[in-house]
Amino acid sequence: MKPTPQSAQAKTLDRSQVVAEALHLVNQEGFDRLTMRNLAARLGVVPMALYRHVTNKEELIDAVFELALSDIKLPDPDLTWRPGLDALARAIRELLLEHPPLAVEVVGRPTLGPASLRIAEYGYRVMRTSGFSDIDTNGGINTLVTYVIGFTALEVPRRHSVGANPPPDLSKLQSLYADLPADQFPHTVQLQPQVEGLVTPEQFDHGLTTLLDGLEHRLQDSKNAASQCR
Amino acid sequence: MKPTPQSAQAKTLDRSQVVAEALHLVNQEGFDRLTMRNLAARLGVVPMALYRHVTNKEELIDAVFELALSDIKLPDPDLTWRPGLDALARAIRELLLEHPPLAVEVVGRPTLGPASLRIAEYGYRVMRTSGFSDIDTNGGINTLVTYVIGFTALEVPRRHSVGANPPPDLSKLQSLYADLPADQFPHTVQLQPQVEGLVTPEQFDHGLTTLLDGLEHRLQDSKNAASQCR
DNA sequence: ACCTGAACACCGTTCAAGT
DNA sequence: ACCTGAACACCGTTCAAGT
Repeated sequence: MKPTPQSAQAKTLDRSQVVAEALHLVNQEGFDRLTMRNLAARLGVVPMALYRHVTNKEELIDAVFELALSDIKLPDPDLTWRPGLDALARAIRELLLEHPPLAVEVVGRPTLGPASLRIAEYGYRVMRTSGFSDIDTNGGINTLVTYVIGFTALEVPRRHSVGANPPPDLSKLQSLYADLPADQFPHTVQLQPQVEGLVTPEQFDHGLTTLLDGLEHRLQDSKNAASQCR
Repeated sequence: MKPTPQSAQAKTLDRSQVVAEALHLVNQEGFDRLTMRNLAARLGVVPMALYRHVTNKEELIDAVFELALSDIKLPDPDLTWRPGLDALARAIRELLLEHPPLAVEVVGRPTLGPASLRIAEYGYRVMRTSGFSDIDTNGGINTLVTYVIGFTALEVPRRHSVGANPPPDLSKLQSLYADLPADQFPHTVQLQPQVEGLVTPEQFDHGLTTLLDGLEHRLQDSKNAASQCR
């Protein structure tokens, strides 16, 4: 009996194995340890074997992002806009923190795969069904996603050590603030107790609340404008 | 007469030349074309000559960032908080857009040099002297800077082609939206006219206004709380 | 004091060859 | 159909040597 294409040759490499192993590698060793040669070694195979399943390194990286992002747990689609966007923002941040090296690298890499589209679609849904205009919806999701990605990308290198990168060295940071000339940086010096815990979950909440407050203000404005036209 | 250290040997390499040439290289050829070998060639020197002025590539990159950031034009320090932060945000964005490859790379790289400190100090100043609490000031500047850097970093690869990277390919993007299954992505499809001009200056304004509105809300709240205590 | 040359341990990828 | 080996054109950096 002839073996069917899927069932036979359990020993052979397969694209999803390659991508999954690449994601593990990135999380364990850091983004710049993701080399074709290193990945091949982990799969017990010669470097060139990978090129049977992936056209080049760039495509492999895209696939790694898509795999990681597809794991996101989107909130209940029937939430109203404010709890919905709040939960969405936290879900994105949580996902990124599970893959610190990707959190940094995702900026500057336009990821337009299905996973990203599903995330945006969720945001569009809760805003539009809550009465936001199309312009405010597009702008709002854009701002929200930018904030979450930006915040997390700036947070990660300051908290976790990514790959072989330097440890957080909080003491060095403190002495930097201590040595600051108070005449040139009076406010920075006086704010030191606030600034020291440079990136905290509370600051994420603070910014997110500020942002949602701003959106609420926008929603009120357009409602007022609508009722005045009546 | 013995030549003084600064005046003599005009032919010799000097650290500021190395860093300046590195910045030019990055802007002309892209961030990943910044290699010690490539830089050395542009300076008409052998690669190892650079290590006399810079301890390694990492330090060189830090110096390149510091040089670029030190060019920022800070707004009038006597502005009140809202015009001050608005102008600060635009100044940061403008500077980053002058160095597209750096705009992308600055995320995930904690830049704590004098230039960054001056930027933060300006923001702290206008907020505190306008009555914001220390917590709101720290959170506010953090959020603002995060938004500006995040937005610009996401914007650049979609507008300019950075180094040898792919051109913007707007047509590909449009066909991607055209092929989207309308039952799975109803809102994304309906928003297509908004989403298409994916990252625009208007969207930057939209997000910035939202953010400043949120901060204004916060300032009102703390003022109300203060007057109630009286 | 500053620059050089050769070398080491790495990269991604091409190409012709094996099974 | 899938994997291999050798090779090419690159990296950052060390080390001993030149002037």
